[in-house]
Amino acid sequence: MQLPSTSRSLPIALIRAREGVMAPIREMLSETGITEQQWRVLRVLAEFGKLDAKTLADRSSLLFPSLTRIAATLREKGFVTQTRDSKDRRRQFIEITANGQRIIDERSPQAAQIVANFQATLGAENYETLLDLLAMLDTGAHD
Amino acid sequence: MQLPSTSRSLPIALIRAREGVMAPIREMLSETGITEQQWRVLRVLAEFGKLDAKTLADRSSLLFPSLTRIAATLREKGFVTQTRDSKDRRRQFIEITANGQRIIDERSPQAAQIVANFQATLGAENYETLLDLLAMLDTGAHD
DNA sequence: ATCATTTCCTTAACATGTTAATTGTTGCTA
DNA sequence: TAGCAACAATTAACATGTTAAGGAAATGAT
Repeated sequence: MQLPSTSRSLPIALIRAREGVMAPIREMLSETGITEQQWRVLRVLAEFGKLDAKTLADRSSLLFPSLTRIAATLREKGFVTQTRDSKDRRRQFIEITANGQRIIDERSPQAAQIVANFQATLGAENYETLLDLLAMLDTGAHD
Repeated sequence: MQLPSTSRSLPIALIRAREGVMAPIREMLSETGITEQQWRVLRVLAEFGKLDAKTLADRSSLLFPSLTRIAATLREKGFVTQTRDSKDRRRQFIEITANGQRIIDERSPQAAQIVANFQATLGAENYETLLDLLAMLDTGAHD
């Protein structure tokens, strides 16, 4: 059994694809002063509403220590609020603010355009195939 | 134009797929004391031989500042050597050492087994399709 | 009730990602 | 040849990834 050439390595291909996809998104976000991960958290909050930190981390595909820092940053910027659960005081709820929602609303069209460009590049059918194949590699998605 | 649900977001799907693929590889590497990126650099050096830093960064899919730090770490561990180009003293050449090669030789079978498992999960045909689609997203690959 | 365990979250430590500024070297050119 | 643009590499600064340790609160067993 032998390793494939690095040019056909799955981990490297995933990194490069991600880089290709994220480059225009990062460029778009640079005007807003928030990072890719902060954008991801805001998007999840905009989609699902108030969430406890654990669920938020899971749906944002972030490790918990990362989320702790990102939530602190977003709170300082006034884009989210954090409140303790009165029933279980270990828990925190995180919610997007009006200012946070404004970021999402203002930039969503551009983000959607970027996604549409990639869909067009691959073709709609290939695009769906790709998402399905990627999901098969996500071993944590058994739910 | 609207953003897809985060569950069908291409960037998030790429992150999760990468996480799924890398988890067993990281586990394997944890026994060796080197990181995923250090492993990647050693693999490229093992495949292509002595390389200048720029080419090495490119083939390892690393940004230059990252490579600077990783090369320093690998040099301290005795897995690579760095030499200046006598003709152009700005340039550095980086080469794998016998100890570095030993890491590759010892762990390649396990790494290949992990890759083979993912190939089996997806099926050989899907696996090739996936690599092709990922390559189409890599906008930096026009060479 | 008490204590060990579990759970949620934070903090710490180190490595990498990312962008920008800086240093040293080469090459060009006026 | 003096000066400037271009290039290779490093360093800096900040954010995130990753693993481990720690603290506070809830849970469960005895």
